[in-house]
Amino acid sequence: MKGKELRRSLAVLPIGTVMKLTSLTARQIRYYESQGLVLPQRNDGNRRMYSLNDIDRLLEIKDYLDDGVNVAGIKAIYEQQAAREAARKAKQDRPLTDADVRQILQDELIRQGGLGHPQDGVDPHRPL
DNA sequence: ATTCTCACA
DNA sequence: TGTGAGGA
Repeated sequence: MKGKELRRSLAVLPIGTVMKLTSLTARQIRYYESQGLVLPQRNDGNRRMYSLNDIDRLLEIKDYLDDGVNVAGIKAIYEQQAAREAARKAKQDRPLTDADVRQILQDELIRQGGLGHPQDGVDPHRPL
């Protein structure tokens, strides 16, 4: 079941297509990249090429923004996610630790409920 | 026609 | 974030 992830990871979409698929302006898309929220590939002509995963990431970013989470907060969330993923592998593969579950629950709470304001970042240790 | 980078009346 | 310049 690996060909699917591979296809979703193939960067074949130019920014123009991404704009239509996400309803975001090229300005916004490039800005989010400058903030490390998405990392599209570049083709020979230095043109950005996006994968389906990038599209999902962009749509997710838009949702977070609508929920009041600022770019810094979203960046923090993805950094935690990467950190937890890394820790998961390094720790061998047990499904999820208690800390992982708490973290996931917290992220869900932040994503749905309207925590986080356009001025402060997201405090990963804010008590539930 | 498209996208890129850079800069700001 | 928008927008226009100047180049590829």
